[in-house]
Amino acid sequence: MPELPEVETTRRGLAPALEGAKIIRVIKRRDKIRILIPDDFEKRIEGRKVANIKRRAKYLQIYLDSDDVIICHLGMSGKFIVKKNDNEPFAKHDHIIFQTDSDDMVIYNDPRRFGLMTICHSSELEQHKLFRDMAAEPLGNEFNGEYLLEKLATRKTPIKTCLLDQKTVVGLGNIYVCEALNMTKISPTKMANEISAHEAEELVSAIRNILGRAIDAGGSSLKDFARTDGDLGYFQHQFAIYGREGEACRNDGCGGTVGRINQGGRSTFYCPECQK
DNA sequence: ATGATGTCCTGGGCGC
DNA sequence: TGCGCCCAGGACATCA
Repeated sequence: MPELPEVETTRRGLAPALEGAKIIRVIKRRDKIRILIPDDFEKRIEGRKVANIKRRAKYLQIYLDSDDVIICHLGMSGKFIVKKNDNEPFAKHDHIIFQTDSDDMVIYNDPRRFGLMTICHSSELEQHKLFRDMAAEPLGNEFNGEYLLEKLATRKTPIKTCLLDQKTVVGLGNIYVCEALNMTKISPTKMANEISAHEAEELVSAIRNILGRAIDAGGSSLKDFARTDGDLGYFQHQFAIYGREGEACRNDGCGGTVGRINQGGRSTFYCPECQK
């Protein structure tokens, strides 16, 4: 379940194979992942050089020298594999393949097909419907206590649900929201509009801290991205609360037991003892 | 307008 | 062992 750190790690892993390379061939093995891949997708990419790769929220943006931008979301189970062309048959769920002039194969593999791949002109990117309503980047300067507090002030929904909303802040998924709430000892069921200015500041710090550490951890695994089949493991991070139902809460001196509730059809892991 | 719910999809884990 | 059931979840669509 790629959240911001995994997407950022993927961006850094793809850069050496793609930036500056010419994409000589695009193979589309199905017309649709989560949404339709445009009919002219291959035509707009083949023969173009990759200028650079950026990330916005959980999206990758691959800029081409034609000023077109490939937009990619990994969904739940999407990943990129980089390897030299070995003429092996494609694996199950290899949906889209980019072949470069250095004979690299950059393969998008996504078993659950919750991912997305499309293309648009760079001049239309900001107003693209995927991006236009997005909130600030959690690691950018715009995101601070004041910003978050203002976003939360009008929301009559649990803070857990609100932090998952990409209109509040982008890049967070179920795991990192649970972690941030546990770190700040805030109950996931507390209403967003009841979060104090102090709590908002604490949340911002926690979110920056946990995302930063996860990106660092991903960076240390980058060598694996280029090695062997280039498959990047997403689940190497150590989480304090996520998936630890029944275990002791790891917050200092807490002594509580990790519980699990359902919010909006998603599991929330939290400590009923210290998260108030 | 906002919040709540449904939807897409497959693999893995579990119970019987 | 094998079958069927349920769960995981990002973000959009749709409904109230």
